[in-house]
Amino acid sequence: MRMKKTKSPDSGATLYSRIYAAVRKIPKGRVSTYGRIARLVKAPGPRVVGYAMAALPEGSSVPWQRVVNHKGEISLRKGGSGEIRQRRLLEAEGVEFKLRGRINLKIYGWPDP
DNA sequence: CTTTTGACGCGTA
DNA sequence: CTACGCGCCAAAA
Repeated sequence: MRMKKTKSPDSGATLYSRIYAAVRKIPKGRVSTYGRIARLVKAPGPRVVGYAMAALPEGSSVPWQRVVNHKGEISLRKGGSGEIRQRRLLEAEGVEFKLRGRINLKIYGWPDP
C-alpha cells in the first residue's frame, strides 16, 4: 500500500480502508451499491469504490460480492464468468435475483431507509 | 512526466 | 425502459 499523502487528510484510515470497512458492515442477505458506500465513506467518487473492489484479492475478508451497481445487478470487468460466481454466492446468502440477474434493491438494498 | 481506461452515479432528453 | 454526457479519482501503460 502506498502511503501517499493526498491533500485530504483522513482521520487515520485510508480511503480504501474505509471502503472495505463499509462493505464489511453489509449484513448478510443484503446488498449495497457503489454510490451508497461512496457516500458512507465520503469517497470523492463512486469509481474509487469500484476500483477498490477490483484491487481486492480473493479470500479477502471483504464481502465485495454484496456490492452491486445502482442498477441492482452485479458489475465486474468484461462480464466474464465471475458474474455467475457472484450470483451463486449471493443466492446462498438469501438474496433473490430477478430476471437478467438483477436484484430488487427495494428489498435487499442496504442501508435500509 | 502525460494519456487512457475503469467492478459508477446521476441528471436530462 | 434506453441513450448521452458530465463529474470524480486512481492505477496502469
